[in-house]
Amino acid sequence: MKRPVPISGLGHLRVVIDQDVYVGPGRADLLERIAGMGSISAAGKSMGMSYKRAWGLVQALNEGFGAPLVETVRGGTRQGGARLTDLGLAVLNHYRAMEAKTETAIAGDVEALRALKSDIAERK
Amino acid sequence: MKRPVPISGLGHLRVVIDQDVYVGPGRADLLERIAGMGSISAAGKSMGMSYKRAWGLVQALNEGFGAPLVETVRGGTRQGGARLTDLGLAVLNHYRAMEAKTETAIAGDVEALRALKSDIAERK
DNA sequence: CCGCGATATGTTTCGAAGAACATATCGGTA
DNA sequence: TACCGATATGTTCTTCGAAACATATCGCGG
Repeated sequence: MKRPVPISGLGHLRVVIDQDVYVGPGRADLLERIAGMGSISAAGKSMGMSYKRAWGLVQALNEGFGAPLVETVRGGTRQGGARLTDLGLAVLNHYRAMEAKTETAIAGDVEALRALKSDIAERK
Repeated sequence: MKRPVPISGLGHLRVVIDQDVYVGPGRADLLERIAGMGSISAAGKSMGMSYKRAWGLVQALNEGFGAPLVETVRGGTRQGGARLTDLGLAVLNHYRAMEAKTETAIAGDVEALRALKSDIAERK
């Protein structure tokens, strides 16, 4: 696998809740896609990962928090699926909020660093 | 290898300058220690990594920026050593600044998340 | 001119993380 | 009741990165 996908943003934020669990860009994206698609496997595939890997990440979150962020259903009318619990939604929303706040907070410094680098590139 | 840098902070920030280079907690710490100890190997050892690994990180930064963040000397009166260039110092300072800004920006949300989790823990 | 301490690199070994493959289970529907 | 799609989970195979080990170089000081 390759590096954490450097999305279009300025940085990657990993929020450490405690020793058992954290939330980073990948986990947040996965939660978001599960919420949107109603399926762990579909969400995982859309991010280029196997069902097993996606499922493992969900487990890590559920166990880490001590309560499910994702609820799953097997069988049933829609042949199973998954959706976010209130907790899962809360975690996702907090993460997105922190991401946004961070981006604004560091925008100036990032700009300065990028300027430093392009000065170097031009000079050569 | 064990993943999370157990810092005391709220989160880990990785700042993506561009596709070639980024600065994260580990690289920043390494730069700081090089500045303080005047040696790549000493700085690396103090962080529990091999000289080779430390040297590799320095290379990645130097190459990524297109100019050295760390200057090295072989032999000489002090039997070689390393120190930060102005660029290296600038990068380090910017990173620390961004770290601080981020911590203040997200403190509230982190607190909320931790509260959510301890509510769960108590309830069981 | 040899040794020391630090940088600079190559080679090999090892382990962990993920991918790939294989089942098992569930519970509706046809 | 056979089937389907999705969850759930175990096992094996690959791959990639780091660790470990091994040199080579540098340049002053003794």
